[in-house]
Amino acid sequence: MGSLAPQFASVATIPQPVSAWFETHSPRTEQTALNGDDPAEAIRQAGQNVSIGRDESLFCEGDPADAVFVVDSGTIRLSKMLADGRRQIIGFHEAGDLIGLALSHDHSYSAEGVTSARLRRVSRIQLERLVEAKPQLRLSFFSLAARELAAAQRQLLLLGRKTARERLCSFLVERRRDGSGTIELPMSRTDIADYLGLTIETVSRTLSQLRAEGLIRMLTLHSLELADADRLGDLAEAA
Amino acid sequence: MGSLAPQFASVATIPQPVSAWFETHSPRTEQTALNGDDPAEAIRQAGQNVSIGRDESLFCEGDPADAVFVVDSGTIRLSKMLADGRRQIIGFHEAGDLIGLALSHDHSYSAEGVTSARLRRVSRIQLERLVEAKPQLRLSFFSLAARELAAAQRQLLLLGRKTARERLCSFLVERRRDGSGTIELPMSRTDIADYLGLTIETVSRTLSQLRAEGLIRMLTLHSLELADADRLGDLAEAA
DNA sequence: CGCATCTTTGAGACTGCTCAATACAGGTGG
DNA sequence: CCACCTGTATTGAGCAGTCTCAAAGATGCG
Repeated sequence: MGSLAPQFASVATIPQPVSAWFETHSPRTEQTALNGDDPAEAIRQAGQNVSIGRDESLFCEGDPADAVFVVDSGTIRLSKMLADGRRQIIGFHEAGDLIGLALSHDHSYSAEGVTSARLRRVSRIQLERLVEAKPQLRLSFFSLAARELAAAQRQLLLLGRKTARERLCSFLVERRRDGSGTIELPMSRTDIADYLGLTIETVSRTLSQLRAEGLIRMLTLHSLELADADRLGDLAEAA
Repeated sequence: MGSLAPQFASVATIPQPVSAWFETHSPRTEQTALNGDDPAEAIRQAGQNVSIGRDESLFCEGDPADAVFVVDSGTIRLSKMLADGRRQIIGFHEAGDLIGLALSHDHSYSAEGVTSARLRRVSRIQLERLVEAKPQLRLSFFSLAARELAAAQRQLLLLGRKTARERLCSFLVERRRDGSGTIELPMSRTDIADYLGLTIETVSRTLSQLRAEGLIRMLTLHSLELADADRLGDLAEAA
């Protein structure tokens, strides 16, 4: 029983404490993270290469969900649209992230390349075989869905209750991958706006304001540096 | 007209096609839905009774997630708060819905009674035993998480991109449980506002406006009738 | 019946949006 | 290598939808 759980840390880039559900007391160890139970890794190994270009579509809302993908390189955006063209981006997925693991027969969102990207594709039939061979993958998939659900719920709080300034700060903090203060923003301002429920102008103005206050430094259009990460973190969560 | 009678309305109140993941071609049969694999039903049977009153807390954001619950009667709200008190309601859960199935060690949201409510409680340890006895429950839990994820993503579109009017229409359509046009709203206007990312005044004004236009009829403060459900559905999704 | 609470309605303010013009960047061809 | 050209980003001015603050009207409970 004491066997430690988190064999799944690399399943998604969301940097959260990972624990196998109901193994309540398992501490997290980095070493166990890369074994064969990692569903994204298993799919990556079994999959076929797929390449898509910038702004090219991987699949659309309503298409039959007959395969899943793991991102190898590049950035993919998932989005939903209203009839008149208003768009909400659900998330950005990058190397190691899994896309398209849906319950229903059709995709409930579209997937497009923010940059050109390479992915690995596994059909649902192959996926079924994989799961039969490694039943423990089922738990991993639940774990994956639960983590994405928690992320979506954090985004509900952001979209429902945070100001433009708080949304930008939250976004920058969320995108901090490594310990350094350098942030890559491969997506356009329009993509950022559609992710944060704002307009492109408000995104631009707010970034300029944060820059003027010395909280961030723009390196290029698509990368910046957090000058005061702590204060930015405070601004992300409070008034 | 096939037998609509959703006998498995108890799995979750979200009225969506249910399908086992990767069983791509499995037709939906009403019969298979009520067997022992229904996770909510399994937990309901194994659980202990819990009662909470109106506005009473079941658990709080940050509390150790050491049990799951199934709602027997009443309505529960799940919510997240910012430091200064701004609140976002994640969802309303009613009879048959499962609450608290979390990956992490701590709950990422609070749960409180909208009305007084009865629930069944199962500890994580009991839950683990249940799953060992019925491994097929694992798939059901994934299916449940996936459905909640899809619902959360629809709400992201609502909060990020819809107008107040569209949000109210979406909410009313979403709450239509049966075929009839009668809608129960057990929650306060404040709860509705915190679910839709609006203020109580905007909720009230918008409902008055829909009433003035003859789209809805107020029966009491907490129940109303859809006078033109089709048009309301259109307003929910378009400009 | 009276009081506390919730809801509705009104008036004015403010955040973020729309429309418009300018600046910048990155790729292309001379 | 640089000038050009197109798409993207920034900045500005005015506007609109939603919020805030305030008061009056319902509702329901003791």
